[in-house]
Amino acid sequence: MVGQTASVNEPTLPIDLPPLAKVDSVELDEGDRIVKVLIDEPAIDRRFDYIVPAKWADLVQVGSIVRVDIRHRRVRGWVTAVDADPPPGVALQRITKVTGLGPPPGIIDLAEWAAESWVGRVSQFLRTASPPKAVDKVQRRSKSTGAPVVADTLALEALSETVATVRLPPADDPMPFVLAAAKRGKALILAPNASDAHYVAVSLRRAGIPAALMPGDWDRAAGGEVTVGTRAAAFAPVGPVGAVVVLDEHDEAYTEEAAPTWNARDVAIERARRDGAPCVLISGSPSLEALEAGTLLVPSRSMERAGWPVVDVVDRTGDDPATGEWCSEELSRTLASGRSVACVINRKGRARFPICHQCGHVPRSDSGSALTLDAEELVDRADGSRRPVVCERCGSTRFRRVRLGVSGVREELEAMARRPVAELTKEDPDPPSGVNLYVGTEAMLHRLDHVDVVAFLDFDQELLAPRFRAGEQAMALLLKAARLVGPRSAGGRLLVQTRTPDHEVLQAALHADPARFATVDAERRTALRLPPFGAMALVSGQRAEQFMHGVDKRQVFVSGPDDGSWMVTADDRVTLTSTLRAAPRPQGRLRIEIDPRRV
DNA sequence: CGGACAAGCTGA
DNA sequence: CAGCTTGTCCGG
Repeated sequence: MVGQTASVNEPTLPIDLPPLAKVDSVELDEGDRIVKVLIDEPAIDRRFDYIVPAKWADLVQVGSIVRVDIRHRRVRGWVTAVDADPPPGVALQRITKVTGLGPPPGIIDLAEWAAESWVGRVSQFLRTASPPKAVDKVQRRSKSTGAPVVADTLALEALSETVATVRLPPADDPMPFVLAAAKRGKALILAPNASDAHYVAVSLRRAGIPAALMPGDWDRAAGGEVTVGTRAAAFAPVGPVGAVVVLDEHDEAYTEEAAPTWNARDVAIERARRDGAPCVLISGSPSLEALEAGTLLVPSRSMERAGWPVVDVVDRTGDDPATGEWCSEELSRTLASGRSVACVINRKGRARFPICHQCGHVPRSDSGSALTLDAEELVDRADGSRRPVVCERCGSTRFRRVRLGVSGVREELEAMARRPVAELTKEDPDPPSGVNLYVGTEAMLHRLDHVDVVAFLDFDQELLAPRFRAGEQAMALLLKAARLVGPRSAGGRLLVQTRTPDHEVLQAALHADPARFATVDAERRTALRLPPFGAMALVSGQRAEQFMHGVDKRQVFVSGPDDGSWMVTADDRVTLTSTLRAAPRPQGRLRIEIDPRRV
């Protein structure tokens, strides 16, 4: 089986090996020990036995990172067992170096569980669990200088559950939950991004609680400090954990994009379970996975409402997207108010208009709106008038269609609001000070600290994208925006332009009641047996066909290939992953994506 | 029948 | 992964 020593070779084999390897390895000296080493080479993914020379015997323990030779190559590996039985008839070699400390035994077990759960290799998870730089000893800090008394009743209630799912409105501070968890000692706190993790670590330290911030403070986490970090910190060496808290549990950043596509929230739940510690999942709109995993705790209706901004759902039904008309009356009034506004455009936006291929000129009607390109003519949708496809500025006859784009909107916005507007996408430099109007893609929401209003110019693409997670992704976007603008009491406001004002996501935000969305989403996913009510995997890559050939189809349903990838579904995760693990895995490019995001 | 190249196997 | 073995196909 996986994880065990491979079948033994015939004793005749070593005769052909180079004499050097034989001379160096066969004899065990006094004090030498034999260990099993998992090679850090995903393609190998096996354990081999090596000799630890007596001089290093005290240094080496389960989890230690060592260097070993395999087939005349020097590679990294993790010790997964000490004092192993030497396999008969195999010439053992000595490890060449003890690099330092690595993941403790409990984390190696967890890595094995994760490798099973997401059909990956153990070594991939042990990489995640290992310190970024060699560590030769753990750091044990002084005890906390008196953790504050936690009075938050919801936090205390959450920690009395095995798994609690807390629906915490976006403007509420999650620190009471973090502090209550920290009080139990050896707590693990996960945040979706580095700046949130940093904020939590700093807040803990201000409260007199030493906190290790991963990945840099690996040695301090190993020493048992309260540990804070992003996705990878799910494998931090702290433990056995006293409590686990996952902040913004719904955030997609917890899912690794590269295969194995593991999810840190799921690892956190399993970790807490193994150590018998409470696990608290916090979100403004808990994922269906979290609702399945834990007991739901919600604040009072009035408290929840107070923690959301005012939401304006602006019905754009009847407006023609082809005219490039992107600004509603409501938005126009908001812009005129002088408050700081972030306008979010998604690049997938449907509003398209023609632009001269040569000079970039946008042909417009007398009323100022963009013309549309209809077969051989430019058409004014307002009065139906037509003109030939010729650029009035440069004479070119070639046009291309462009989407409602960040730059175009910025220009129009600037003219309309009569103040400077900053473009803020992932690549743009920080905006100059004094600017309080922004246009950008959703990446902008990660870059701003605060604005008064976030306006989504065309939210329908988010809502209506043909992906089963489109709704929860749209909800996540609204939550992020809600954070940015703050609670309604502080003037926080979201403005959402849409043609589907009755959509359950918008209704949930409007009423500050995420259950309105969750209930509908759960019904739909139950009916379609979508995660978490069924299990799904996407298999792709050059060797996918060969791999799929070897998959036992009795307990899973296979469809495809569709665009080079196969969809495998099953009633539950364990059936799915054990079936996929049982299939022979060909060497070469193969991606197995458990619980795919886009689909 | 043998040589060239691809695919498969294995590692302590 | 990378080196080595085994398998396959085709030209001489």
